[in-house]
Amino acid sequence: MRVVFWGTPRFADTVLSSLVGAGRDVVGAVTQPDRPAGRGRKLQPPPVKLTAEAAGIPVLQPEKPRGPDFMQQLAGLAPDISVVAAYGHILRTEVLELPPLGSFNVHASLLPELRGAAPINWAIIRGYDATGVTIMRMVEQMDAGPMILQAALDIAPDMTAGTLTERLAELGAGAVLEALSLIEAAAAEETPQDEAGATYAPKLTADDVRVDWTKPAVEIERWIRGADPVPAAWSELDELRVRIFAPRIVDDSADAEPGCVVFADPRDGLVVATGAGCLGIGEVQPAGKRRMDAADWIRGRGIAAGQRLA
RNA sequence: CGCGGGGUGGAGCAGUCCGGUAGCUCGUCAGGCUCAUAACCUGAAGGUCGCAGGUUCGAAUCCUGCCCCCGCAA
Repeated sequence: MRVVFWGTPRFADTVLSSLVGAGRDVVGAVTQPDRPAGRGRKLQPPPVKLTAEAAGIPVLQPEKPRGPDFMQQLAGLAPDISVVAAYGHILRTEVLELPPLGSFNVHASLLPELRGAAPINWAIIRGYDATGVTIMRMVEQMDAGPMILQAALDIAPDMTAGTLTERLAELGAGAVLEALSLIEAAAAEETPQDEAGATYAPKLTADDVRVDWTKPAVEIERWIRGADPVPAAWSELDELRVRIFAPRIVDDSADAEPGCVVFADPRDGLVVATGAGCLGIGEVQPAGKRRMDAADWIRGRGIAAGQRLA
């Protein structure tokens, strides 16, 4: 079975590596073009490209996955099936249906919940106890196709989007292999999604994750974990941005304005007042600095009670 | 040539504008106090001040070039 793989970031890379490791016949990898990432506008190849090249797999990097030239290249790979994992572009029906067996997506949620670009982040932010991955046949409407199989995973109370992504990528990689076997054996059952139960997980931007200290500590704690490491929850102290990580809910209910530092001590930690309850902050990353323990920040910058994050 | 912050003993920082033999809060090690301690007291070790040139009697500090880290933006 000739497989064309579509994907871009690390999550996709894990899936591709698994396909290669399992000896699947990956005849091509489609990924986003190298982008000017980082500061100096340097071109950065996507993770999938590096893995594909290392495995001797032909790489396609179309600006847009359509048009006669691209369709011809794709057809030239003579794929039986497409496997898509976080590619980053909507695929047209003609692209999805080019391989005889069709196109399948690994999505990081238990569909129909959390359709969209950021299912992992939102699963944490919304306080889900569990999430998972779904393998489904792709249709024109995003993340709405019939499902072949799902695998669930508990969300531990200390998980961040980063650690959850790693786990789901591994889970997804295994699920893809299983799904391919089923499809190959013509034993895959396709179950339609319950449209009424669909929820959405839109792309998360930095603007979305500025900490709103008037929210309850319980909610802020989830926002911070759900945004760690990308796009990273942040706040401002004296006009300077500070990213915030490693939150913990503190029982104290100090009557201070939301955002005020209740106390800051290298030993006892950094605690900030919220709309309901207090929130401990374990790690921070001030603009221009690297991520550090809150205790180091307190020592070096002299953070003290009474200062206010906004 | 996208904008900007930063590289100072193990950590986080001050000192740089107004050159003159390195400091703060911790950590580490040793000793002391204590029923005990992450607490307290005393002492010690530990730094080519990112790299390379230049100016100067003298450079962490001024000039030039380079390397690395990071925030914004994409």
